[in-house]
Amino acid sequence: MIPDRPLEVLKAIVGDYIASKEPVGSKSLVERHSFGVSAATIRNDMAILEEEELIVAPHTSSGRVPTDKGYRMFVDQLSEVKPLSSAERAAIEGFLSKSSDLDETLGHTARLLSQLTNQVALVQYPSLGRASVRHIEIISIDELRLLLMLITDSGRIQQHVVEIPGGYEINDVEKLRNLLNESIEGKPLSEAAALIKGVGQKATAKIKQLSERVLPELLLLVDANSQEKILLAGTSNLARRGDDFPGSISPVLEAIEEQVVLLKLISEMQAGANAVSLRIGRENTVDALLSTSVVVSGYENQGSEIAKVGVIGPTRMDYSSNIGAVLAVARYLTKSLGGSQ
Amino acid sequence: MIPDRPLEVLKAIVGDYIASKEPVGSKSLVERHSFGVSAATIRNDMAILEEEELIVAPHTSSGRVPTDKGYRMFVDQLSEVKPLSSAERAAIEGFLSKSSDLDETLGHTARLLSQLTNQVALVQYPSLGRASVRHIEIISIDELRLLLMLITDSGRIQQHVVEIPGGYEINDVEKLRNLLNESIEGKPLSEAAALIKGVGQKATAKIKQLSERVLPELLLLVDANSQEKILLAGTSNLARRGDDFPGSISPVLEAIEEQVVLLKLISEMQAGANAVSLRIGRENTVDALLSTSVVVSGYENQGSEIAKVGVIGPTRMDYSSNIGAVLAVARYLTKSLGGSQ
DNA sequence: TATTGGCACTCATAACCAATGAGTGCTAAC
DNA sequence: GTTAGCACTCATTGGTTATGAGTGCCAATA
Repeated sequence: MIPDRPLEVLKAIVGDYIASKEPVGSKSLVERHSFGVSAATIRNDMAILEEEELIVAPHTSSGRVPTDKGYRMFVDQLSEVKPLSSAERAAIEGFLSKSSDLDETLGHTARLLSQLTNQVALVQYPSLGRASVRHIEIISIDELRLLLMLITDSGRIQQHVVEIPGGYEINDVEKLRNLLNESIEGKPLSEAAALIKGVGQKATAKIKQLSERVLPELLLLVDANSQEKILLAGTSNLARRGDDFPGSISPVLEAIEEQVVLLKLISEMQAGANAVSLRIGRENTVDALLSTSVVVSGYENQGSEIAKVGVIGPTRMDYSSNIGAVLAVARYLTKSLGGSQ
Repeated sequence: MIPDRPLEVLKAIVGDYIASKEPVGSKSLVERHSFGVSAATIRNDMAILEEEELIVAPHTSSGRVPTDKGYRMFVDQLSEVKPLSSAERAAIEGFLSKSSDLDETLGHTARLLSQLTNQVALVQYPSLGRASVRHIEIISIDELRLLLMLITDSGRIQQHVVEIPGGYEINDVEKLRNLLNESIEGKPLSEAAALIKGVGQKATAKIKQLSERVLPELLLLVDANSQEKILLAGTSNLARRGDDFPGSISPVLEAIEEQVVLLKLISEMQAGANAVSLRIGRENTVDALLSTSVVVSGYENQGSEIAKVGVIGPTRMDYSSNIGAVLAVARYLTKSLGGSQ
């Protein structure tokens, strides 16, 4: 359908536009690239691209700018993933090897990725959906309160303080804990709710009162929905790119800070390990983000669970590099968390 | 030294400037306030204020703007803390009562405060410095790894995965855990390091190998410095106030995101519960923050520990309201965490 | 048929200029 | 100590005019 040279021209336009932040015209194109044809010919090619809605002219007589569709074609067919430099790879390795705690690892990852790409980085906590229960712990705080802890094999810990109005006996707590762990330890979270209720049935009269306070709270902890969480880093990178956004960046920042929105967005994006998924501009369902692009990849955490890591920035971003960085970081993250592959 | 009316004029200037974002002149001043004197007289007063460096004129012939020193005088001597509306108080109460988990509570607090003030809110995690150890837990992950947990009475949980190259026996783990808890549970963190080393001495040959792997990691968890942490919310509020900053907001955002900088800053600020401390403009030692003001108050967490909560925004902020909001939120936070008072 | 040089046209941007007006400092009178 | 009056400053606004990068189109060329 579209001949070769026009596509090359599109590639050049995207490249130049990303570099210069200025709409690019036919003349500067022939100067910077050796197409072996004249500017007029390039103009004809550009007419084709415009026809296909791959580029537009901001105003009648000015250079062209890629459309979302243009970027899409660029990443899908014209660009290649740019591998990281060995220095960058070394940085990742050094950075991630330092932390063995999940919180710490994810925090480091977010910072690292934002520095690598100069974009806002996001890291989704491993969803509890497919995780299983490693351990349930109940710890005495004082006469009236217990600390409830749910530890999953993804390394994530949920905690909740629960009040026992009438007080409790330490033996009962022990008993309840053992009961819980016996029936739930090692089981997938998806089954946990049912199992917890089962424990409620089995509970002897003695610990009935206690379990009636504790189990509902435990159910809350299990509820996977409330557990979704995203880490952000490098928000200031957005501000630095302020001119890339029409109007103000503040709605963009708002949308990003609104975890629910971001979670919905990235949950719609299918990306396994070793693969990226991206949304360009209007492909994002969120209004505030229609001049941003999102690049995510999946990472694995101890087996089959998957969560996402990526960056978000203006549509005019360096896709090749960013995709490379996201892929690499996701890969190292998987490795450092002991995922498969 | 400075007579009364000029001070009233300063108060009016600060008020008007905060409201209008425009330098305020003598004429508009007499219009909006009933000083009972003419504009010329006000001009004379303004000359005094300028002499004292409490206000400046951005350019030769324009209204005046408060200096940092002017704001300082305003908050110290002229303004009164504006109490929250009952609706706002209800909002706080409703918001904070919902969460009993420390992470959740602090997260909610940050969001709440940022919404209340329309500024960037910050919440410091209770420093582990004065906390004491509630419990030490060691949980088996797999044949070669253990999950180490340190739970403080501030409700904070530190965790770390530790590898045991040669594997371990579950009985030994049990033994070590009991040993640790017997000697450390309830003790202040400041003594924990010494006590942990003591356990190392007492350890029998059988669990020697295990303890040699575990105890150093535990020491790391205890190290209070690495535990300092700050939560931010409402970064987009800064962006919305973009015009309040000379040049770009991005260095400001950068500085704020740099936890170390922020921590240093607020640690220099002395603020007990029920009191605020504030830094205005150049009073901040951090370059990037010299056109911002920081308002913090202390909150207490289950007794004597103290950490800070506050907001950061442009020097031109509504001090009365923000101080009121910070104070109120700190108070509710203390209450909701079961601190004294 | 694809390419090219030429040319008239468009339009954002910058530069210059004058008018406006809010605000000042100063002085002399009250 | 206060005030009215006045000359002066200077950011802001609006209008007018180059400037120039870039375009679309056409006729000529390979």
